[in-house]
Amino acid sequence: MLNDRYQMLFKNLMGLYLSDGKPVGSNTLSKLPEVALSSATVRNVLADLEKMGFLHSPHTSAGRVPTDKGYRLFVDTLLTYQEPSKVHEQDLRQRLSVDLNQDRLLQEASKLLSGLTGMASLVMLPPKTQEKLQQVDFLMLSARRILVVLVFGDQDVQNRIVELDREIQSDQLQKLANFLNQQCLGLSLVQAREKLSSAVEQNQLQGDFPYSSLLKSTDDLLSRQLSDRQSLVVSGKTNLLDYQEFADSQKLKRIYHAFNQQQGLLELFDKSLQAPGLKVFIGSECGNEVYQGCSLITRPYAVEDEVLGVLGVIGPSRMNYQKVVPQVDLTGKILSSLLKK
Amino acid sequence: MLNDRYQMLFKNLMGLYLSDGKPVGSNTLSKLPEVALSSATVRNVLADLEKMGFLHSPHTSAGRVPTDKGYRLFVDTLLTYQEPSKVHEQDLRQRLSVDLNQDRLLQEASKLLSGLTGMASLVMLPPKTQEKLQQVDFLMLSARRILVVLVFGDQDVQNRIVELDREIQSDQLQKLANFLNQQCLGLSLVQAREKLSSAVEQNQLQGDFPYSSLLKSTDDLLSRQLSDRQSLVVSGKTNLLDYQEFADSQKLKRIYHAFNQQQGLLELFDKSLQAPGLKVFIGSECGNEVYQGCSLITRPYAVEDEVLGVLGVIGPSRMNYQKVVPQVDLTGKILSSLLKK
DNA sequence: TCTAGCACTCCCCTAGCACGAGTGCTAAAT
DNA sequence: ATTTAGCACTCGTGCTAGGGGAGTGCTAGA
Repeated sequence: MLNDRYQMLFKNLMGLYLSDGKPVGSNTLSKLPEVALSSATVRNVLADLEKMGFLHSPHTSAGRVPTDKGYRLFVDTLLTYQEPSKVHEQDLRQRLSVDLNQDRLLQEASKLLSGLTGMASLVMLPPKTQEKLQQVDFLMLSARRILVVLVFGDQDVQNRIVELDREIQSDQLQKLANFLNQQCLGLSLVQAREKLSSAVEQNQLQGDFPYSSLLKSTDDLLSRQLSDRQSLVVSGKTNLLDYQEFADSQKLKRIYHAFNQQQGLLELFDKSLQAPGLKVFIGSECGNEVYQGCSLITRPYAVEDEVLGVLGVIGPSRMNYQKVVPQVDLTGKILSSLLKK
Repeated sequence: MLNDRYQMLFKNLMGLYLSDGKPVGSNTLSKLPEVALSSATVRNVLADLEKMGFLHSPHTSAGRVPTDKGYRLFVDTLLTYQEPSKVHEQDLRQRLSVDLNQDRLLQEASKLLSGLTGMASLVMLPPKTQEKLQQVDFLMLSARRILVVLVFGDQDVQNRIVELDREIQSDQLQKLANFLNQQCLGLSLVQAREKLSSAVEQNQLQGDFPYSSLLKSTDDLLSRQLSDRQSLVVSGKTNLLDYQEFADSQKLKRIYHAFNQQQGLLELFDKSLQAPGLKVFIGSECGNEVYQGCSLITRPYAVEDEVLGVLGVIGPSRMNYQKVVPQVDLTGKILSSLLKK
């Protein structure tokens, strides 16, 4: 669609712009050895590229800057990636080979990625709605203090200590645990909650001792598992302070606020969840005007072909895609392989 | 030490400066109804106050600004506080009356405080070194998957799922749990770890089944409880973006970095831990030059006269002490009363 | 002891100007 | 038919000069 010369010039312009951040003019380009054209010729090309919507002049005498569409072109067709070295891969893999539960591991990966790229990194944690309740247990700490333990997935446990208002016998406790396990085992969290409340209503559990606070805690823990966690975790927010794109602290604050709200980003991550492979969202493609001038790179992670979630980085559109894209990809790959176990 | 008129003028100057942030000149002051002095007289006083080190002129014709020493004077002897309303107190108390474990409650209080004050809020969590191990339990999820549970304080539980490389019988598991409870119960975390490792060395536990990975996990959990948590938790960092004192993003980044390192702050919190009541650290008193222009307000929180930790806020020295100080105090008070239970 | 007056200093804003970088257009050269 | 050289033009930037304003210290008089 784009003539060789046009591509070549555009690519060179992007290179200069990405490294300097200043608008690039025809003179600068024509002086490059690989260009070998007069500035006048370059000007004609640049004017065309501007008409096509790939470039933009901040003002009459200020050289050109890529538009979002220009970035899109660059990322889609002109960009070549640097494969990260094996050593680097080994290093990453080792840093993530810590014995952590799933959520912690994901957060660790996010931190690592933000450090690597010097930008903010995001992880969408796997949704827990489909998770099955595996086991309910009551541990007797004393006659009145009971530890309620709920086991869900692989490394996923919720617990809480309950103070009863009168004493309870260990066999009563056992009976309750047995009952709950019988009723709720293998149910999804939502189902388990329904079962629980219907059991209470039908008075199947009305005894002469305080089941109720135990049941309430069980229910609380189920609901906490369902809701009380951010599905989107952000690390390295402070890295964004380094870019003059975000020098305006009000703009930065809006971005941080948008991170907290999660709105908008979740949809993008969902898109990325559907399609395999790496995705780049540029500026307006991020769907929210606060992300103007930002790009988001996402990649799903999976365990044995089942996609669990998405991780990614966000930073100024003027970023080193050549380096960052492979880093995101690699981190996602390593993460997927480590989650396998 | 300071003449009435001097005090009066200084206090008025502080009031104007705190609300406007601009250097205050003799004219502005002399026009205040409560001053009723000519600008020339005011000038003489200001010149004296400057010689004494309470004020400072940014440049020849720019009015005066308080020095750290000036802030100190203001906070120590001139400041009168606005008591927060009962309604407000009720509101706060209610927001914190959620059923959470101790650490979570403290973090919640910190969040609340940062929202209230519009600055960053810090909490020093109670140290866990003195905590006693209350109970060790192994829950059998399947013949090879064991949930290791360690119970510490009131609402403090650590757990992890361990995959064994061969099957284990429930009575073996029971035996191990009994042994550990016998040996380690009521010991401090450090002592418990020692006991554990010596038991392993003395081969008291060498059986024909895989105790070792269970013991290793137990030890891991103990050490995690000891170390793997930030003793200083910060919330509302982004609030600081609103102050032009922190418009320089590099300065802000250094501050955030200092938050992460915790160095310096911990010492101050320790000081506050020793002495009862509220403390204000101003500028250079914060001990680290990155906190230049910042003030830190701290207050210990306690349970039944036993001081557990400290909470506080940090923001620009030019803050509304009249409002913020009582807020910190109140939050600490409420926190202390809620932790009682 | 206070105050009015005055000379002085320094910041800040604006206008003006020259300069440089970059542009579009046109006409000549290849 | 391209490419290039040349030219007029635009616009941001940096520098300088100058006026206005806010504030000061000092002095002399009330």
